[in-house]
Formats: sequence, C-alpha cells, structure tokens
Amino acid sequence: MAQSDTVDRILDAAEELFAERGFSETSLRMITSKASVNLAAVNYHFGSKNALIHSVFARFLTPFSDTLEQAFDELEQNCAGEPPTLDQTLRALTESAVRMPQRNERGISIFMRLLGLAYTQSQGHLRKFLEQQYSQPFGRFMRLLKEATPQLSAVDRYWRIQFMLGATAFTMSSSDALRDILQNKLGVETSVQDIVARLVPFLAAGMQASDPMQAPVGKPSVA
Amino acid sequence: MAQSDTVDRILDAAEELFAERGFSETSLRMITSKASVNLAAVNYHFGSKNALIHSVFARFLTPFSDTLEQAFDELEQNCAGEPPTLDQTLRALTESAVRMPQRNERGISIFMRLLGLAYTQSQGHLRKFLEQQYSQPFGRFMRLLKEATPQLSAVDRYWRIQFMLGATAFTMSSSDALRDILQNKLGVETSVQDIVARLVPFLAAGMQASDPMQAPVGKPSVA
DNA sequence: CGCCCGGTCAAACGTATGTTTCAAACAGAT
DNA sequence: ATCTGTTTGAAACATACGTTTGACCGGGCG
Repeated sequence: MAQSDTVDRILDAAEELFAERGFSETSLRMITSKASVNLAAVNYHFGSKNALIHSVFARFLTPFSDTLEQAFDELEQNCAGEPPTLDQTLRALTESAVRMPQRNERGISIFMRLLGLAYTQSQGHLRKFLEQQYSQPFGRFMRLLKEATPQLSAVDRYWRIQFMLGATAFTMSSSDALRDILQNKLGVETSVQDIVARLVPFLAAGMQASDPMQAPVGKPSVA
Repeated sequence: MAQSDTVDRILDAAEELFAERGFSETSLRMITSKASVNLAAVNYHFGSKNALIHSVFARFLTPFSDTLEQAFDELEQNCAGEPPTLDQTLRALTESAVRMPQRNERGISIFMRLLGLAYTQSQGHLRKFLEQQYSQPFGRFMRLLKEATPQLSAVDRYWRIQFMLGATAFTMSSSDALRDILQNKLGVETSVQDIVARLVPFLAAGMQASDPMQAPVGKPSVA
C-alpha cells in the first residue's frame, strides 16, 4: 500500500523549520518545498497552518507525556510513602526527555527548542492547545515539585519553577550553537547528557536557595 | 515650534506593540494606526522596519548601558582591589535596570520583555546590531562574573552563565503572562521588582552550586 | 511676494502569505 | 475493466505586508 508518507515528510520539515526560525517566520511554502510535497497537501492533511503546528507538537509531546507518566509512576512506587526529592523529580523529567525515542540525534534539541518557542512566542492557539491537551502530566510534575519543596511559599515556588523552565528551555533550544561556541573557544566536546548533568544541580541549587524575602544577604545589605 | 513629535509617537507605539506581540507579528500598519500617524512616516523617519526596531532598542539600551557602566565603576571603586562578589555584580545589573529613568510605569516590564525577545526571536539583524553596539558593557559584565566565581572551571562557568541568561530572558520575555497567571491562580499581585528580587538569589545559588562533576549524586549534605 | 524644503498624506506598488479550487492520478474492491 | 473514494498537482484566490510615489501643506528666508 505504501500509504503516502506525505504527512510525515511535512511534519519532519515543519518541525525542523519551526525550530530554527519560529512559527510566523516559517511559511507553508518553505515547509512544502523542503518536504518536496505540494503546497495544498498541508491544508488537505492538516486543515490549516495552526493545526499543523499542533500536530508537530502532538507528535513528540504525546510519547514524551507517556514516558514521563511512567517515570513518575516508578518514582513514586520506589520511595513508597515518602515524596520523591527534588533531585529525583528533576532527574525523572530530564531522563524521560533524553531517553525518549528520537527520530534523529538532533531530536532532543529540536524538542526543547520548540517547547521554548511555544512558551515564548505569543501564539494564543498553541498555548490553549497545550493546556487542554497535556495538563495532566504537567500538573503531576507540579505536584511533585510542590511536595519536594515544602519549605517554599506558593509564590516563591511558582517563580522558581518559571526560572527553571527558562534556564532549561533556553539552554536546550540553543544547545547546538552553544556547544559549537564552547568547542571553538575551549576545545571541549559536550553532549546533551553533559549539559543536562550540569543543568540539574544548577536548578536544584537555585530551587533550594534560602527564602529571598526573609533571608539576609551574605553581606549586610545597605538598607 | 512644536517640532513634530511623530518620531516619539511611533517609537512609543512600536515599543509597546513589539513587547506584547513580537516583531514579525507586529505590522507597520498596527504601529502607525496606534500612533495616529501616517503609514509612510515610518519609512520616512526611520528608513525601514528593521531600522525602527533598532531605534526602539537604542532608545532604552543606550541610557541603560551608561547607567550600567557607572554602576560597575562604583562597584569596582568601592571594593578597591578585591573583585566584587557574584551577588553584588548581579545586583548592580538588575538595579541599573530597575532604576533606569522610565517613560512610564510599564517601562521596565517592556524593557525586559524586549530584551528577552531579542534573544529568543531569531532576528539576525537585531543580534548583529546589539552585538556591535553594546559589546563593551556586556564584555565587562562577563569579566566581573569570571572574577566573582574563581572556583568554577571555565566550562562550568560557561554553562551556568547560559543557564542564568536563559532563566532571565525567558522569565522576562513572558513576565506579563506569568504575572497574569499568578494573579488568577493565587490572587497575588507582582511587580517586576518582585520578580527580579526573587530571580537574583535563584541565580546566585545556582551559580554557586557545588561542582556537578565531582559532587556525589545521592542527597548528601551540602558540603 | 516667490521659493523652497521638511513633513504629511492617500494611494499605489510588488511581493508573499494562507487558503481554495478543480482536474488529474492513484489505489483497492467489485 | 470499471467504479469509488482518497491523494496529488498546478493554478488561482483574496488578503496582508513593507515600501515607494507624487501631490500637498505650511512656515522661514531670499
């Protein structure tokens, strides 16, 4: 049957172009010409450009979501009763991302970059789509974070989670470029796993910093 | 003689629209109609849309750059000889941003959002413009960071700086949305100053986390 | 006054976008 | 071989964009 692979070709091309140029900066014509398919194929198979964007996200977010739920299951099972630590929770997340079945070696990088874009570019439809589609694993992650940092106020925790998201999405989204720079400047090779290994302690330390609102600063602050 | 204020009206409108919608998502027609000026005025006064973007950045980045240099001067002067601490350096940066003379109360928010967008949206011309225009204060900030974290290897420092940049740029670029969410969920009002006040300790703690490559992984006490 | 010139304006330019159309090609079942 | 529903193809659609044009206005200066 060889039922046409047009759909996948479009998704592959769209994914890559979106990741490196953003959504509004990527036209359907770029996508279809990169995918070597007819322009009309996008609207035929997906309905609209926005729907294509949703499909691109769904293709990697759904498996990731499943992997993540599974990792969280194991985590909670292993430390039965006690809530998992912050470090364990973060590791469950990052390892789910890294271990996820990739279509190619740049997969994880593209994946991260798209997540960053989704958050950054103010595409109302995308945010709505993601919220009503993947609220469950996201909510679960949030709950785990909450249990792992009982010392934080809700507001502090909220902001620090945003800081973590930012550091992660940003770093991963430009990880290719950053790795090249490092390679040129210091002659050091780096893998995505290396980056993650450095990122997690950074995040955990930031997350557990002493309360900014009551802790005095190291040096007596100039009132 | 009431020399036309068209230029400023355009800059004001552009600044606001860019901040809330991004660059490619904001058309000249939106800008000119918000500013109540003729469409052709943009190309007449600025030459092109890209040049307008540059002008928007220059208008707040140049004073900020000056303020920052001054803050760094004072900083280095005060702790004569000794290099400023990480916390001091970060505070010099953020306080320069916050204290900068604002055109209106949303100024700092817009300013941050635009900086985040500049880093996030892959506008080649913008990055080039910023690099060749404001490389000096940026380089100086990097040098101060280096002196404030002598315990870090070059590679560790490199990655952690990226993490900091990411957390900052990302948070600031979506700060309005994040503040709204917080307002709806917990009924808490937040100012940019609040966010910054929470961000700095997070960054400082992450920056000074124990070396990820030699520290044991489990959950040891903080050595 | 006449002249000029910085600034404004409505209108048009050419190009690129997302989407639609409709005929042709194709597959599989009858 | 013929029919049927699905998928491709080239072309056109309407709209929006950034930019350019040329007419027009209103003071300052000779």
